[in-house]
Amino acid sequence: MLFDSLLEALKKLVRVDIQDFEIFSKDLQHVQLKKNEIWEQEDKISHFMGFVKSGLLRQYSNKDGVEFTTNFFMENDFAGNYVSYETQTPSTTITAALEPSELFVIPFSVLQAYHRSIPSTKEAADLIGKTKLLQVHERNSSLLMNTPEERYYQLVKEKPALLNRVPQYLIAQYLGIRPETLSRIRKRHKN
Amino acid sequence: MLFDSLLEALKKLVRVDIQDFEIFSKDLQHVQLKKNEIWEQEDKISHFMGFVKSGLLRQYSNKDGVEFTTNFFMENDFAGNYVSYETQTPSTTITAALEPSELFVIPFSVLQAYHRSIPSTKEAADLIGKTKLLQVHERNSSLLMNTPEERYYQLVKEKPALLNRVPQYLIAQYLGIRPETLSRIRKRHKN
DNA sequence: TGTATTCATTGACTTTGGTCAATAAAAACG
DNA sequence: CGTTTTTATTGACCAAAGTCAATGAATACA
Repeated sequence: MLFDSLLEALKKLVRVDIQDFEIFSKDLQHVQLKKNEIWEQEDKISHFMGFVKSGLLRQYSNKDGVEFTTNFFMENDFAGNYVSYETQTPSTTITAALEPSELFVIPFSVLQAYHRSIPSTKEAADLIGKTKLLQVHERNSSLLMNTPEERYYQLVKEKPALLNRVPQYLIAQYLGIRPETLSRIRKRHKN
Repeated sequence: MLFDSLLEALKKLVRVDIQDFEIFSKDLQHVQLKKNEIWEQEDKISHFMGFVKSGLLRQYSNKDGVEFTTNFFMENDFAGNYVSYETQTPSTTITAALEPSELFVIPFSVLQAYHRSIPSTKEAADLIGKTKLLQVHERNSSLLMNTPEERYYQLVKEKPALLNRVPQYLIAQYLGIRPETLSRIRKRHKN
């Protein structure tokens, strides 16, 4: 019941043995975040892999007092700064809740121990990593090759649900433009 | 002799057993590219990991007839579209030689076979993957958070050697700006 | 080495997005 | 429910980058 959504998400990646999953799930920590509460701070190496049971999170950086949103994590997304963990470099981003959120969280070190005893955990982790890798590449291409307007409509197409839940100025941050500009882009395509 | 530069590059990543390396190096293919010759085409899944012995390559995409340079590979760089291979999705980029170049190349499948017999090959491959991952993240941040001018001077700082070898209009492509704009950025900081 | 080609620079102008400020709309909350 | 706070929109203006075209410099190569 509690872990149903995680189980479903994993089933989409690998064949899951229920016994294994029950053992595994005992090591999951349950994190509850209030709105605006920070899950992971910057400047330290990330130690956790998370799964969003409910809610919505935002990953962002600060540059000279200006915030840039680098990612959103919604329910059923795998969240976490795996770049920081994988490369053992301090995170340059903050991850905080935009809505009250519930996460299941596992220390990377514990997860890696499971990689030996339950190989499908490694398979799944690798697949998640590959998906993230593909995403970050696509974001690169998009930032390099597309106009802000194109990026916006790509987002509308790919994550329509986000737009109703995230303030526009954060969408603008994610797209790399000012809120006023996003407002005008939207206006152009009304009527 | 022939593989010296590769051996050195690997030694920076892992402890290399010379016997192992000699066996391994027998499986390397030697690729010679003339200027402007294409190494890897787009629209197919990439099968090779490469090491640049000498020369300079450029990875780029085409969008509506406009080219965007996504990466440069110079001597002692590991090259190849590992995203395409890892995710088994067709490459969206072309990799071609900017200068006459020599590569050592190994099929990913052969490399993976070595991962069993010579564990350090896997260690090295993983480290290379992590480095690339970090690079692509840094590029994301840079495209999102920095101005074209900042990106240019960051490049000047990080890869000064590139600037003398790559036509400016390709640097501009890489930065996501027009050649005229790059020319003007450079002009601002003269005198 | 001379000619052709490619590349870089510059100017004039346009377009796009940023800035600032005012106002309106929406959301949060006691 | 009404008040405060946050968010979105709009206008006027500015700055940065793009476009187009001309010229000059560098490079390739026959």
